[in-house]
Amino acid sequence: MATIKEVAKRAGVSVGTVSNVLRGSNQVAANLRDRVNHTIALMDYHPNHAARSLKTSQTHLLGMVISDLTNPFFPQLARGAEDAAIKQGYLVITLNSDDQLDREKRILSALRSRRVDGILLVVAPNGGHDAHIRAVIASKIPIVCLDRVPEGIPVSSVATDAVAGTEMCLRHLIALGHRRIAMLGGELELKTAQDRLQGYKNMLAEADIEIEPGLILTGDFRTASGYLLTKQLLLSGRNPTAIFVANGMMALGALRAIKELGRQCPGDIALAVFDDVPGNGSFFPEVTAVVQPAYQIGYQGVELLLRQRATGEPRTPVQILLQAELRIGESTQLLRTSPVLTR
Amino acid sequence: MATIKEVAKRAGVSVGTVSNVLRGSNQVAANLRDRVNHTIALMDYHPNHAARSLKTSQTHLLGMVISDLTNPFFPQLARGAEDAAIKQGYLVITLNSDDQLDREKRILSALRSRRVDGILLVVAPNGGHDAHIRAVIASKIPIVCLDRVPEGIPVSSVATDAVAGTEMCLRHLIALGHRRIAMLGGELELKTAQDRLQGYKNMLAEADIEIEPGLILTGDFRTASGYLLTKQLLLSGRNPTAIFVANGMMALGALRAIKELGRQCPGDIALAVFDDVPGNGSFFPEVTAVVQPAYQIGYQGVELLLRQRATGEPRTPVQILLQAELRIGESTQLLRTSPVLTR
DNA sequence: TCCCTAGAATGAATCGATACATCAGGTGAC
DNA sequence: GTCACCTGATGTATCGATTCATTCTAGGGA
Repeated sequence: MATIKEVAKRAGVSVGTVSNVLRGSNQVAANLRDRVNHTIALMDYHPNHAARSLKTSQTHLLGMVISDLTNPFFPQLARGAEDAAIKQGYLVITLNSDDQLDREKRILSALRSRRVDGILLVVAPNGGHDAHIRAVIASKIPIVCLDRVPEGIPVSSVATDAVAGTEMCLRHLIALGHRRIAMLGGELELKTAQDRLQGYKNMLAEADIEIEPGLILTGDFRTASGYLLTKQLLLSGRNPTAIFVANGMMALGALRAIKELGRQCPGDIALAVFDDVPGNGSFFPEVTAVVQPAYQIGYQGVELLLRQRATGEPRTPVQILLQAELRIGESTQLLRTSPVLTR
Repeated sequence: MATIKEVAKRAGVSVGTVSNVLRGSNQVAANLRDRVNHTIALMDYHPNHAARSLKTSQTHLLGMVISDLTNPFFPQLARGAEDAAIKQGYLVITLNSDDQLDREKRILSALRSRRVDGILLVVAPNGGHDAHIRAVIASKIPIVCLDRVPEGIPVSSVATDAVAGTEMCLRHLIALGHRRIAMLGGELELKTAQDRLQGYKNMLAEADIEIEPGLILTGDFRTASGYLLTKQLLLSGRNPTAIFVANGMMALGALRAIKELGRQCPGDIALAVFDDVPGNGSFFPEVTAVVQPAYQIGYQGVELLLRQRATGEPRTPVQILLQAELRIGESTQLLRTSPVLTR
């Protein structure tokens, strides 16, 4: 592949001049500029980014660590990040940690070797083992956490206001007359899971509903756990009239379990979810969901990251909380008149 | 960030020795190796990948151009590619073209500047404007096309056998007694769309069913077009008893349209899809779908790419066709006894 | 005519790693 | 004791772009 030296020779100018043309410097006469540009097109020259990076110590690369791309929350996040990055001349390299700590470590190490200009991180549950994240911060690489806000680490973040979102959803269920509302949560190591549980407890308390520990089940945000917990719940004899599920993947499992047990949703049991559900709106029932601004989280995450990079490390990390939207579907609509709910 | 020179000085050895330790050369005495490794850990040293790339002219980076990550076919493909790449020490940088030709061009140009070691490409419809792809081939960058096999370009590819998959699905519909089967296709510029249409025509011919042009509608593989075409179809008075939809996104639109018009699926109309549908299996109805080995396409694409890279450009491109699987759901199950179908 | 200056073009040092030629030092054979 | 040999460590040229100090050129003013 052609180098800047070859282009310079062919165009009959110095490498410095070619470089000036590339950088759009106005210190180049128009005729030379045209000649150089013509030669570049002719030779199909593409500047070697590695060489440029080495010299300028900027890669114009961002690293993004997510949990799993096949959870549809993340593609949207990734698109937001990509769009914001490209707008400012950056590319994003996305890697899946599958919520495994050792994968996260290896990925961060690889990204540091690549000298990415910044890192967007959806942290994996780590049980307090966050030295690798602190090492990133110590090395002055700008980092912004997305979706999940890690505790005890001074780092900027962009996330959904999960407490408020959950409260909004529970308020809806309670207004419909539900009092026996089960909760399928995620791993409580994650702040997002804690927040959703907190919102749930807040609203039950506000409505004077006693919290029944047996109605609170904890999973891991994956479809399989939603399925298992729902079966367990429905066969437990605790008879909830509604289930609040902590994310979309678990909701898929919950729906499948309800279907398999021959129960009707919303006829027998109402369902509401934090997070959107894949395919929602095209099937029956459309599920009532707290829809997160996933694209915005990615987009604003990149903007925050690049802003921090431009202005140097900020003294105090910034926490951005975005509001979710409650989209009411069929899965909670028919229950106002359900006899089960009469007190 | 620390450099190899600083590590060398601190460890009291030459840079060459540090480099040898990094590369795992056995030309280093054990005591020195340990000392160097200790220093590396101590200084949290991460080799500068740009410098390494510059010298070795290998980036260990692959570029992947897909159409849209929010179509759930692509995350699976991306995961497959990522897993295969990481196994061989490569990272993948994924970019969305949104099926727009100018975006595809810009992306390919950026990837060439990054000196990626290979490119995985899901081509956008281009109406014959493929000079930018030929330029990649001419520049000796290994390239493998995924999912969509471009015509008239000598390039390797990994894709689903769409004709066979479609035939399998249509055979199922016909066996259920359907004869008025509508087809919602994708843009016919794409080989994938052509193949699916071809499979449809093949099976109708085989079953001696006359092809009715009014039952063949052409969209663009997006949800909105599935929605609009289905409404158009159902209000056209052509009374199909089944619809075959060419991809999952369009199927979501089709389902929504059926629902909005108050029709029952499968009661009033059967539905079968090429490609999986988001959320399928958790809602009603579970849709009969030709499920593509998306993960495998990505995985094998990377393997093929790296194999070609290792052995030098192959003289003749390789075309790999993977078989799809027919997963029968409720959307086509109840029709055997439907009165509409009696001849 | 000559000098000065501003603007335009040049060219070499540099970024951080690799890889190879070179060198040092120890060992064994004669 | 000398020399050849081998292993292990070293030093440096190199990759391709940037950047800035330097050089060149042309034109205007005295």
